[in-house]
Amino acid sequence: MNKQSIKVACSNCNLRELCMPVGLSDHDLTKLDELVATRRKVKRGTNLFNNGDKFTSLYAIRTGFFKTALATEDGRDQVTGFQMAGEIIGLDGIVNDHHTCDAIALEDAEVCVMPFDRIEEISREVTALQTHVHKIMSREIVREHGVMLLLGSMRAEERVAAFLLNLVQRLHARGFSQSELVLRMTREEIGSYLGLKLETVSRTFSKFVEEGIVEVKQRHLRILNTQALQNLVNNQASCSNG
Amino acid sequence: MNKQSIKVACSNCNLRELCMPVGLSDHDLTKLDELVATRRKVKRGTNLFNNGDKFTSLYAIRTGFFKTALATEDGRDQVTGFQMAGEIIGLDGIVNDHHTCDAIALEDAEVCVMPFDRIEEISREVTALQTHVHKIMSREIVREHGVMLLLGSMRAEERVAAFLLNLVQRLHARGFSQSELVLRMTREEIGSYLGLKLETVSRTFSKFVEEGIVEVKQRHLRILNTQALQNLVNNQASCSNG
DNA sequence: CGACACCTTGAAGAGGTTCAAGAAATGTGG
DNA sequence: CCACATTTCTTGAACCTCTTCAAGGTGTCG
Repeated sequence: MNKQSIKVACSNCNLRELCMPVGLSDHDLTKLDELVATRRKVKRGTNLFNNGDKFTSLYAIRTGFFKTALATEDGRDQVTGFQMAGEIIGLDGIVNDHHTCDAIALEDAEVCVMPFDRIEEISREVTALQTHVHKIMSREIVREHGVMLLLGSMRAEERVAAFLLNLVQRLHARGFSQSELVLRMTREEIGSYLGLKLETVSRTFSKFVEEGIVEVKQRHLRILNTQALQNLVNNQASCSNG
Repeated sequence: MNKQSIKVACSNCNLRELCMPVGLSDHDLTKLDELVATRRKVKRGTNLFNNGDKFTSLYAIRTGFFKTALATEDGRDQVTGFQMAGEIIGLDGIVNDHHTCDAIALEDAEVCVMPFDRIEEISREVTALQTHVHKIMSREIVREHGVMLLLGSMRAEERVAAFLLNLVQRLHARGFSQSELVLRMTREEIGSYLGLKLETVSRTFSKFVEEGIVEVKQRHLRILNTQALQNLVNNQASCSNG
């Protein structure tokens, strides 16, 4: 078990504005500090939770990078998302009291464990938290709508372009570069998420390199022409620069 | 405007067990009756809400059949779901206070309008409602995971089979036949939902008919071999009967 | 340094799309 | 209530995108 008990508090966490409501009174902040039971470290390659596990808590990612994936008995496999610092995982477990997907750390990670009964309890008292929880769930629904659009109507190049833009945008919101990123996942995992085979992902990267849109060195990727990617996603004629 | 003001109550609604928590005390039930502000009729082909509309309420479908769809400026279009009696729509609007998809009635419909601020208010007092709202949102997230699996990893026949089974299962839960159904949507709308072209949907139906798995007469559909559909979805060798 | 996982690239093939034409159903107005 | 316009559905043929299969290269970790 990769569990550690450390007394922690949201009130002095530098990620608070990413995963918690802002503008709280001191009084409410104090209550919020009862939210996180413990922190838990998750080694790269190990699971935070598994399909079938009893649902008890939501997890706020402090550091590291996760994927969530469905694996069916008949061998189908689908990555349903990639999650990074400040994002919440575990929402799938609420409806049936057990998880319906796996959450796997793609690099050494640490999460804040938030027992869900405690979330519900504090939500009843702190309106801002109640609203926040609703927004987090709604955001996930909207995100998945976007993935459905991608999977249902985009060609391979468009999917990869949308994927890269989304990733770099989220990283930028966390203070990283707008143009450089390190892919924490394999081509196969990208492919699974995008409904493509790993070879197609690889070929698409190569094509983007040929066209001068990105530089790729293994998992290190630099975007040279954001606008070109944007145009692909927006179904528009190419544009020399942006 | 297709709006009508009728004083209504959940406590004597025959759909209550579909859209509301069960096993409430009389006291809680009374509070719940403040949830639905009005009912609203939506004519076939008209929108309950549009992308960009201010978000105010969730809607519980009383009668009729809806689709939700994304339409992007560049002409992409994606049906994100089909909804029937007892199901809740509008969850996409919570996160940004405006809707991010269209909800369109595929047949004359009636919905219960539940102002979201009222939902949040009553949720703070009636724990069962709080839990219920969380479960509804989580259920939607899990449903979308399933759609991602479908769009990301299934072939056309498998998608259509999964679609039919899902539809008939939900209808059956509402007291309709396990084998007969009327499709309220066009082939194009089915295709959009499944990430296929309408011709592919039509061809797949024809193939199922040839194989004796279903009967199709326009939008009237009868499933003759549920097991065959199940086997397709489960990636298994065909089975003569079930 | 060797084993293993991951990535790239090529060639052939399959599944789904596109384009096109016609049939069937539905709705509308006279 | 019927004729006509419109929408929806089916089917065929050619095409294209992505997949499959295969081989070799690169990077990483014990």
